[in-house]
Amino acid sequence: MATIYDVAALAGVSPATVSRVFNGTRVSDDKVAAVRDAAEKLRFTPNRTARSLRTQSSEVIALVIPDIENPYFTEMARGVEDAASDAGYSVVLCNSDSQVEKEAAYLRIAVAEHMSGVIIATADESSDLDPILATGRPVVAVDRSTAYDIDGVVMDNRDAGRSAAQGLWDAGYRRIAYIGGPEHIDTAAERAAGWRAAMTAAQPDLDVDALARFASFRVEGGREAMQQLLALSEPPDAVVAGNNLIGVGAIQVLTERDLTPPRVGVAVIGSLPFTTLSPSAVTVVRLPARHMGVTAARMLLERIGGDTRPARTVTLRNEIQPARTARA
Amino acid sequence: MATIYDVAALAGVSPATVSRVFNGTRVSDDKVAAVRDAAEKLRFTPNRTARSLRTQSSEVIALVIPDIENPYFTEMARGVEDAASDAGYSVVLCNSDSQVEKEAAYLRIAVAEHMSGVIIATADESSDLDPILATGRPVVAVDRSTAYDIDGVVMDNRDAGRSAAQGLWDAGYRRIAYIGGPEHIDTAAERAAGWRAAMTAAQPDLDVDALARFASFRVEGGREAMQQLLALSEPPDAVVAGNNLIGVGAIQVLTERDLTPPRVGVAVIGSLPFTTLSPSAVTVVRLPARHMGVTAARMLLERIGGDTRPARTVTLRNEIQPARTARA
DNA sequence: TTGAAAGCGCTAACAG
DNA sequence: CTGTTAGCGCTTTCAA
Repeated sequence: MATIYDVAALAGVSPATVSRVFNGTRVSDDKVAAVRDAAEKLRFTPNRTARSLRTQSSEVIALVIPDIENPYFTEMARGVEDAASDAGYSVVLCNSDSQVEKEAAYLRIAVAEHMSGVIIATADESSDLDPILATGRPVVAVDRSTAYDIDGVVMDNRDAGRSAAQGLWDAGYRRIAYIGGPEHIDTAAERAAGWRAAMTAAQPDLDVDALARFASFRVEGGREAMQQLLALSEPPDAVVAGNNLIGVGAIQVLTERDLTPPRVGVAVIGSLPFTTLSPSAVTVVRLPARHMGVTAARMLLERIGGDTRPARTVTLRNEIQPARTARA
Repeated sequence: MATIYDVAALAGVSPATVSRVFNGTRVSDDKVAAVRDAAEKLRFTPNRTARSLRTQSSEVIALVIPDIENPYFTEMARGVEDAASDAGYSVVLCNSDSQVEKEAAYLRIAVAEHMSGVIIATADESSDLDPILATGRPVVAVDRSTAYDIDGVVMDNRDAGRSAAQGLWDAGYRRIAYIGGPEHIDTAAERAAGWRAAMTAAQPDLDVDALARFASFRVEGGREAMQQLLALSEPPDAVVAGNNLIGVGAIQVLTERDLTPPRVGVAVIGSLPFTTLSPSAVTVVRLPARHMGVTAARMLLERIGGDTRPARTVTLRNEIQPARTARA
């Protein structure tokens, strides 16, 4: 691999000038041309590692997410990637698998590799960001908020829960159950609170707790909870799913029992990109996953650029997409 | 951040000794202890950038895939990640979006960042690996084979196509159509060939070409092709989908027209992780995505470790999962 | 076994 | 505007 010294020699200038040409500092036109020529000839690519070592930074950011196989997070990743690569940054995708230890390991790597910042959807409320924050690196929280004083991009989870319940209510359903993610994850708790608020407002007498189930944010979690709900002496006539995967699990169980929506109403918080269901049968609260990714990346890049304003949290809007079919 | 000099000073040894301790070279026990102590106290983390610059390598590999939003590739990524992180490597996920230019840009970054190797599912048969191969870095092709003399991990695509068609035939379907990805992508062509072989063997008189459609490897591609097939004067009674997303699109269209499988038979090459369909209604040829990822990562790591045997291509087996329901 | 010292390729003062 | 020079933090001969 050619270095700036090779280029400098061929172009008849100093290495510093070559560096300047590649970093946009003012250099006379003829030298710029000479350097570009020489670089071309030698197929010179600046060595980012050396640059990193010298500048103590690198054009790489880490995106830490709990589940790379969840389309919600890959859509978000897509947004981060697009915004970052527009700015010349690359993104290292780190899958924490919802484990705090794996997450910590990735954050250590981010530091050791001089990455310039981190976007993280925390695994848990016990996630420890102190070590990375101690290095002074900017960190932006996405999806889930944290107890740290850092930038965040979230959505209105309570509203999502409320909208989902309301959508089913408007379609004529009454015993609307809820299957959510782990209660200790704030987004899950908020969504449940939204559903609960909608239900108690509409039917003060309803025993809402009997209709709530908390599972993992996975297909299997949705399946189990749905089975439990159907086994109740008074089963629900509809259900709000706390995320996309839970929704898939719930719908699978309903389909297996010939209760395919709209026979039992279903509202899902999150999109179902690969569902084979007729899209009109299910109410979907679309979450701004891609948009969150883009926003988080932009905020992070601003911080990397030196922005020192106080931390802010941006709340993105959701978009409800009601089922076109009413109660069967 | 503490450096090896700080650690050396505190431990009363030379920086070289600190380096040796962290790299496993023989150092007397007492010095090892002193160094570990000092490192602990200073919360020392070796600076990977400096290490990289010195050694001309880094414990990072790039995984370049055409579509990060396709669960097939994320499953593969998962496999790569697991195998790589076991070996202390991190993975940079690069989404080429099926564009050769984006792909080339990522390969350039891989070089500039001194990454030690690349696993790539090429965007296209025109993908240019010459620049990266010229640097001497190991490259492993996954999913799709290439014209280069490099390691590869693929599956038996022809067999997949054949199995899918056979599964439908066994279930009693006869006019079995095919919707595949772009014909110029070898995996797509092979799968089509497998289907074609099965069909002509079973029904020599059938005009198979009338029943074949080539689309993009996306949901929309599957939708359009399915609509075309249904518009034929003699529409098919079953269809083989060339990948998971095409399958989703095809099933969506069938569902909208009240032809949900098994009314029209469907066999999908690739898993449908988030389908809400009763799993027994569709024949699925499960592809070893995760396994491919793990295998590719292991091969790459061996090459990085200095393996210089001739390039080999590993072909992984598929697993067919027939629909439990026969023709309606 | 250990230390001294050179240098990986680049950038950023500092002079000129 | 341009060149000289001193490192960034680490590894790795080469001597001791």
